[in-house]
Amino acid sequence: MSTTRGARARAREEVTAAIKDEARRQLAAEGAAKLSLRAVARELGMVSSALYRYFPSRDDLLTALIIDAYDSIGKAAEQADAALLKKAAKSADSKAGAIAPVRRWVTVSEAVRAWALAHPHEYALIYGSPVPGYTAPMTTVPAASRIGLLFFGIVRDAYQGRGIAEPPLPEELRPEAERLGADLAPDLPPAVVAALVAAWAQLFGLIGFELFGQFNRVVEDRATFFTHAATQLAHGVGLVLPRE
Amino acid sequence: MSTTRGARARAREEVTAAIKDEARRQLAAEGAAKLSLRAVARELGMVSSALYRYFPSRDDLLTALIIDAYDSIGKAAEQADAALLKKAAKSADSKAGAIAPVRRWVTVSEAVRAWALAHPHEYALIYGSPVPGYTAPMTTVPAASRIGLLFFGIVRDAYQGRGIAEPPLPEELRPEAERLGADLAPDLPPAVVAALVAAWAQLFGLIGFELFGQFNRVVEDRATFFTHAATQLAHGVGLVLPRE
DNA sequence: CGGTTGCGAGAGCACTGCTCTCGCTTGAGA
DNA sequence: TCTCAAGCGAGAGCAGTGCTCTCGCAACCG
Repeated sequence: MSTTRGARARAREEVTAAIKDEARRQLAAEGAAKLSLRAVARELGMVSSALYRYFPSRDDLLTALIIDAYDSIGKAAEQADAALLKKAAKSADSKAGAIAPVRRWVTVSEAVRAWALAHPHEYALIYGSPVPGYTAPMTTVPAASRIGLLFFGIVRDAYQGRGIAEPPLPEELRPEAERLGADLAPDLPPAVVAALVAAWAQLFGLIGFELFGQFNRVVEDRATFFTHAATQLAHGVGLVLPRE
Repeated sequence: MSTTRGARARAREEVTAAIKDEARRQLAAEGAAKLSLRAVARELGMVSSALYRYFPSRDDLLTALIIDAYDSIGKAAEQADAALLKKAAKSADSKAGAIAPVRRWVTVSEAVRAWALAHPHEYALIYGSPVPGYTAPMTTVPAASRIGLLFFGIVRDAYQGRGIAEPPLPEELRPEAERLGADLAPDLPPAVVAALVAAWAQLFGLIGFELFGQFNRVVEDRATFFTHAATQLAHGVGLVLPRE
């Protein structure tokens, strides 16, 4: 087991976690630009050079935080979906145990937005402009995919259930849509996959504009506005209206 | 006139412009994070402290670059629209001199995307995460509004021309949509204004995802993909299909 | 012409990421 | 059980940063 892996290895994990925690604190407080290795070390009562035993550079620390942030937002989205499904399974208002796909889509979208509003600097880290000399390492890919996969799951369930209204697909886009479909979801119509990818990006456009201040002095009731826009996006990928 | 305003004032403007030019060069080459006042001064053959006669802080220099970037992207979008209108006015394939609103919308969208691809770091500066301790000054507002105003102009022309297909507006969103409409475009139906604002944000979501690497290993033929998505956004705000 | 003002140069402060060396401690193999 | 390499923290140090302050020189205005 991992408990008997020696005190050394355990201490290393604890220190690594403490560094990440303190770094995350500074990130949340001041933003990625002001995250300072020396300040983290100072707060932890160690000297700055010791920190390099755990992270070879500041960018590596940031990369670790990026992966954690992707995991955190992905987990929040998945939990919102699971809670909705669980609630629907218990209550009697669900027909044959199936919940309206649009409602799942909107619920997950709102969970993503809520996480972003609660962790603005971490959101900026993963969905804003790449911070350092960038080139996000391959390591981040699986964690970054979780939200996309979740949306694919919702659309797939709808497709295999009551079916979806296939969006239009102009001839020029067909090759790319088929390539996308083959790569991401061979069981779904290419038009749906293409529309889903577009909706995915557009969703984060809405969140980014709200978070980064583009909606200041423009949109006031942002929650309602977002819910409506997310609903429209769901319709755009072919999810039909809820019956309720 | 401004030419006789004294050699002093003229020299000041020249130096200010030279600083911004060099700063923009470094921004384009390395990104906002690596923009260094000292490096700018060094490149210009002056000492770093002299630079503070022109910009009171690094953030003020960045703010100046932000305003310039907003103006630049806004100008690019306006020119693309003007060129399209001019071309249509000359050629005979336009009915009554009116060009399909969808085509204007898509052309402007593509111009915005092209500017973003050509100036990724400047785009990140204005539409990515706010860089320093942020709080974008009021000064940037007018320059930032140009693209939004342009889209409003396109929709307004369509509305006053052959009309537009009013998007759905659920009851919950009505108050916010009416507030938006009163603020931004009292002559347009509130449902259209709300849809336009959402489409505006979603458009930049598409561009941001492409630019910041979220589409890596996902979307290949990004130009075609974007054109289709932009077209769908135009439909979403009620612009009808082109007849051609 | 004299005095105010704008401006460049230089030194300096506090901070950053990062490297290197020096000892102490730990833990696995002989 | 002893040994010795590996892991680790401390400290000094380098090159770079944003920014401040003071000092002279030059240009401009009355």
